Order: sequence, then structure tokens, then C-alpha cells
Amino acid sequence: MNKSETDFYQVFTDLQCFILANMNRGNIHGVTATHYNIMEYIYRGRQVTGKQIAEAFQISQAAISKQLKFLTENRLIKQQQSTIDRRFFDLTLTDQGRYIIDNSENFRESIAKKASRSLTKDELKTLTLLLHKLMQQIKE
Amino acid sequence: MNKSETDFYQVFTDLQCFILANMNRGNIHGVTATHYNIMEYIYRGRQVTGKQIAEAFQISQAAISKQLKFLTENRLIKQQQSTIDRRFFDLTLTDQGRYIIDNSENFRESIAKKASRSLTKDELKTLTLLLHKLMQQIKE
DNA sequence: TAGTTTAGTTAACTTTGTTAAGTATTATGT
DNA sequence: ACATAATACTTAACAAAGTTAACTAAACTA
Repeated sequence: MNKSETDFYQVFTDLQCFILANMNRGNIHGVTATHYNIMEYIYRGRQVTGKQIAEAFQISQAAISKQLKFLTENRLIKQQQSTIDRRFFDLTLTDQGRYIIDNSENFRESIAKKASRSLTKDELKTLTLLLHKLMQQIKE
Repeated sequence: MNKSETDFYQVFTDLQCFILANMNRGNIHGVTATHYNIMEYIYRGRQVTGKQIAEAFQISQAAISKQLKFLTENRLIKQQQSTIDRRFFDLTLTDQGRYIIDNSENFRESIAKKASRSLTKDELKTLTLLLHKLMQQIKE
């Protein structure tokens, strides 16, 4: 690694440590980060299935199945067997689930706010642009 | 959240998902990311103790104790009771441990390389600078 | 219509974290 | 000097969240 790469490596190490350390903090409304992420995914998508969530988060369907069971038992989501193809379950948030998503300042939101506090508007734009460019390359 | 914050939020979401999904991949030499991170911390520091590692990674001392036991049993690190204060254990890598750290391209290293491929040198510098600034604010 | 594929579930297990209580060692206040 | 407190670490019992493998039920297909 050359100098610029090493510098980037260091700050990225910091960021990674921070993300890992803070991910499962908070437990807003008794909901863990994993639950929150799944609920958010359901909220933002349309006709979301378990399989899709498993692929999005890159974990096994079995794991998602367990989480969805928990969320259903706790009345945060509803699972309704699709009438078109009864192998699928349409997932939607309950009122309570929607309330949590709407009213929780999550981890990323708090980072975003801190970002706009510590950087100028132009800096934030540049950072967003560069991160976006980076992510494009990384995800290949 | 305003527009710039929302944009940042989106790309940060991407980044976070990626980090979480890819963290425990690889298992280079049969060593998980957690083991790797601890070993790297021991390697880079001097007179590292279990307590320090626990604080650095923000997990309990008990968890670190278990990981250190595993690493010692697998001859990746050595724990030697300090002669100055016998409550402490000086941690060092074994030859095998050092070999692994020296010869593994870890997750962050591969990101750094992709970063320098997808961005110009100036862009990478700017990104590093802005991320650094952000991290300063975030860690308060 | 028999065989295959797909979505999801369940069971048994692993990893990695937690808290609480314990040991051994060192520091401290009277 | 010595009881008490603090520190570094370990152990045990447990919890959360993931894994694989085997299963059900539904839909596709040749």
C-alpha cells in the first residue's frame, strides 16, 4: 500500500471499529439494530419477501425466518400469505412498527446529523459523492 | 434531515450494510475477523493488555479473555505474566501469528486498494481528510 | 401427473457476546 | 502495618443471532 492508501486505511479502520461498536447500541423501543434494519427494509420496499431480505442482508433464510417470527409475535410486522402465489408471504409493518420507524433516530441518522455539523455543506456534498463513487467500485 | 443529510444517509447506509455483510468473510488461515483484529491490535501496539483491547473494541473483558484463551491455545499469541505487576499479562504474537498478519490481505486493505482504483489521488486524499474530520466529531 | 424447483420453517448446533461471582495481585488510608 | 478497596483477569451460566440440514407446502415443467 502506498501513502494515500495507508492514510485511507487508517481512517477507514476507525470508521469500521465505530460502526461495529455502535451498531447494536440504543435498542430503541426494545428493538435491536437487526430488527430495525429488517423493519426499515420492509417499510421502504413494496411486496417484500423473506427471501429478498435474506439476500439484501446476506444472511440465511433460516435466520430471517426466525427474526420475522419474532417481529410478528411482537406485533411489529404482519405476514400475510400471498393470494397470487401462496409460497410467498407479503410483509407489512403494523401501526406500532411504522411508529417505531417514523419516530426513531437511528444510528445512521445520528451520524448524518453529526456529519452535517462537522462539515460544511460543500464538504458534505463532496464526501457523499466520493463515498458513492467508492461504493460503486467496492460492490462489484 | 435536509437534502444533503439524506444523500449522505443513503450512501452511508450502503457502506454500513457492506461492512456488516463482509466483515466476517474470508476467514483467512482459519482466523475470524475478530481474531484478526485482536492480533493486529497486539501486533501494532506495545505492552498490550486484555483490558486495553476490551476498551478499544468496546466489548467486555470476559469476551476478550475467551478470545485470548482461544488464540493462545491455537498458538497464535503468547500470554506472559508481567514481572512488574503480576495482574497483567504481556501479549505478543507467535511466529505463526505474525505470519498471518503479515501475509493476509484483510478486509480494510482490500477496500483501500479498491478506493485507490476508483478514485484519483486527489479524490482519495480529500475523502480521507473528510472522513477523518467526520470521525473526530462522531467519536465525541 | 410425476419430478423438480421455490419459499419458508424447524431443529440442532456454533460463535460470540453478556453479567455476576470468583481469584490473585497491588494500592491506599488511618 | 494492615484492613479495605481497586485492578486485571477468569470462569460459569446464559442470550442473541447466525449456520446447515432436513422438512412442508406450493407452483412449475416436461
